[in-house]
Amino acid sequence: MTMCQNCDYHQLLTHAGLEVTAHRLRVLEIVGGNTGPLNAQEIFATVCRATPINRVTVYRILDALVQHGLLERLSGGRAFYYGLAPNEHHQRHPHFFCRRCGRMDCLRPEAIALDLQPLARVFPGHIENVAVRVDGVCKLCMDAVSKRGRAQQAHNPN
Amino acid sequence: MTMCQNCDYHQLLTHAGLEVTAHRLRVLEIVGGNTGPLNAQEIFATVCRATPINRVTVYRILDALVQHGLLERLSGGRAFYYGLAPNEHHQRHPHFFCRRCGRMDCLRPEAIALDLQPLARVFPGHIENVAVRVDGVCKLCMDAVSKRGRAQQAHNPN
DNA sequence: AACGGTATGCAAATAAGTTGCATACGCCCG
DNA sequence: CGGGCGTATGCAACTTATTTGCATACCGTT
Ligand SMILES: [Mn+2]
Ligand SMILES: [Mn+2]
Ligand SMILES: [Zn+2]
Ligand SMILES: [Zn+2]
Repeated sequence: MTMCQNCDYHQLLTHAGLEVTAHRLRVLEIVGGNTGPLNAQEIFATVCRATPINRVTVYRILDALVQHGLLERLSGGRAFYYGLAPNEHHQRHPHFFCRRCGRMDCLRPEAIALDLQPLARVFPGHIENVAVRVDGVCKLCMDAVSKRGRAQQAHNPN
Repeated sequence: MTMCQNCDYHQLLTHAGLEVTAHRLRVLEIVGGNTGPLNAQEIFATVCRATPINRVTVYRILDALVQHGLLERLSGGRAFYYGLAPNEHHQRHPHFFCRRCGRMDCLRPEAIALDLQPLARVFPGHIENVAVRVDGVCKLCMDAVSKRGRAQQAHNPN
């Protein structure tokens, strides 16, 4: 559900005070057009399929977009994942991270109800973000595993 | 609140079917005795102060303890943090990660109420864990920043 | 004491992200 | 249009966190 028809990426960039470049537009389109958050490697590979780009440029673009509030940075496994930041069109929502394949999916906002009030009232520091991450094995991986299990069983029946 | 008087680490290891070694006991004591989760580097350094140990051994011990359910692995910044896994004495709870100093703190379990039912009912994959992580700047860092700010202001009053 | 299985150490490799510096590009001025 | 300025990009090298392969040491059992 990260996909967004309502976002004009060009306008998002200028409105954030960022120069509009082909690379930046491309990164925004890729992240915004995907059904779930992507990591830098995936974004790099996707841009590369059409236009050559340096890895470092991807990292720098992602940093800039996060800094300016266009993307949100999520942790999954040992890498960061990037999705469109919550805004008027996109409600903040939790994510699912598959430990097996490393894919990250967006969950519906109401999937996990969460009440921040008790914390916000007493916490002494400065709260910038609250993330809910569900870890496990996605359906695709589960199917793959059980299929492989059956194949092995048929081939080598103990 | 990770600290635990009720846990006999020696017994936890044997009960999990793991050989009891000095290194493993030490790692468990360090993690269990700290007020919040620690990353591999911090654990390594702490063990080292008393006994020489190889960095890789720390990683392998942490993996084993997580595999066998004695520790939980949390993501914070670009590293993993380790705390005692929830059990009969330790209720699962959210954590706070300070972006500035990298310290991770445990929050009270009721700090964030969260209802998993809606998700568990419809999610097609296998859910292994749900983590709530609050990011921001801890009180210590806030104080340090505002102190530095005042100092600069006094020295260079624009 | 010999044996088989873990645990540990050491070196090297990998994965993800960062930094320094040089060049290229976009945009404004005259 | 051409020069100048500031940001964006590329490239190489570096850092940090973690993993892997292989050899050795240790442990509990026979
Ligand atoms: Mn999302
Ligand atoms: Mn904790
Ligand atoms: Zn999967
Ligand atoms: Zn801090």
